[in-house]
Amino acid sequence: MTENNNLEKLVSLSKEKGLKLTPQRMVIFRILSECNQHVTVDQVYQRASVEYPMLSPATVYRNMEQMVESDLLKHLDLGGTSMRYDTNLEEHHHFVCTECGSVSDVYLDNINYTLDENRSPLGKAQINSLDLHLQGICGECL
Amino acid sequence: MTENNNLEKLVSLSKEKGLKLTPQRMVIFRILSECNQHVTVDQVYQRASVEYPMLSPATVYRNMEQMVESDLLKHLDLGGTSMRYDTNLEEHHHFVCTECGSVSDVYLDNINYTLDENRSPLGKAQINSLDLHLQGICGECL
DNA sequence: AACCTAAATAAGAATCATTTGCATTTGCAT
DNA sequence: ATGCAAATGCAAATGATTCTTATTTAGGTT
Repeated sequence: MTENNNLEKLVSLSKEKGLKLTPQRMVIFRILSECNQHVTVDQVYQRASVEYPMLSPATVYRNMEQMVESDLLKHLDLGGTSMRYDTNLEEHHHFVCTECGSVSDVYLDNINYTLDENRSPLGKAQINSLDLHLQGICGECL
Repeated sequence: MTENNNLEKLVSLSKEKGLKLTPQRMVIFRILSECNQHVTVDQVYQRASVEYPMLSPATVYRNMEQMVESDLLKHLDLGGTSMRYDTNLEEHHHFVCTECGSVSDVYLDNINYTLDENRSPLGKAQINSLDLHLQGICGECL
């Protein structure tokens, strides 16, 4: 169901942007819809190359970057050594366990904060987005 | 004044941890106290190698990592291609301009948020720190 | 069904930040 | 002055990502 919707998304996007529905792209796309959020290119490549052995890593890199440009995927900076991608497009935040490195999504009902204006030289800057990055110890590790 | 304090910090730290006060380390340390926050290793290396031409980049990498371990410096993940380091050890947050990439420090008077518990699978995780990452357009760019 | 062309691919080389191994040097405690 | 652990320089290694290039292919057009 969700996967079909996603596939349609890919199909219509292909027409819009003149992209082609290659088997590689479809495998990558399907794997993304199956696996957890917060994946690296390499994780996707590992899985995809089982099904499509001649697949090249560069193809996975290119496709996933393209999907970011097409809003099928979001960059997710968790500070590790390689870029992560988030398939969850809803506005949300992250909690990272400092013990095991696991990542949990965090949804906020609301947030508000007041700046210390004197020490925060923002001037009349316009704030467009806010990312909350929580760290701590997850339930498992406690 | 601040620099002297810092130097003392380095000296006492050296004794504590059995580190040596090499000229390289002192140059790197002084440059860090002079230059802006949010520096990369390479920026420090560029400046330092003017004063100390035979300096090796590896030495700068090693020293700055050591300073992180000794709490003289903090890692700062701004999503760029290379690691940044923050010489500001106070609790604070960051605003990044999406136009020019400039980074401003943000101090909070207070912050509070409520989680959407149902959708945030934190269980009884223990939250130890919170990082706020603001994005937008800075005063200059507006 | 054959044809065209822009887009996509595989493979490997190139790049860039960072780390590591190792032989040599150097603080600094004795 | 001596010894030794710590530090350094250098060059090679690593790892993630990007780029180049020759070849293939999807999908619209005859």
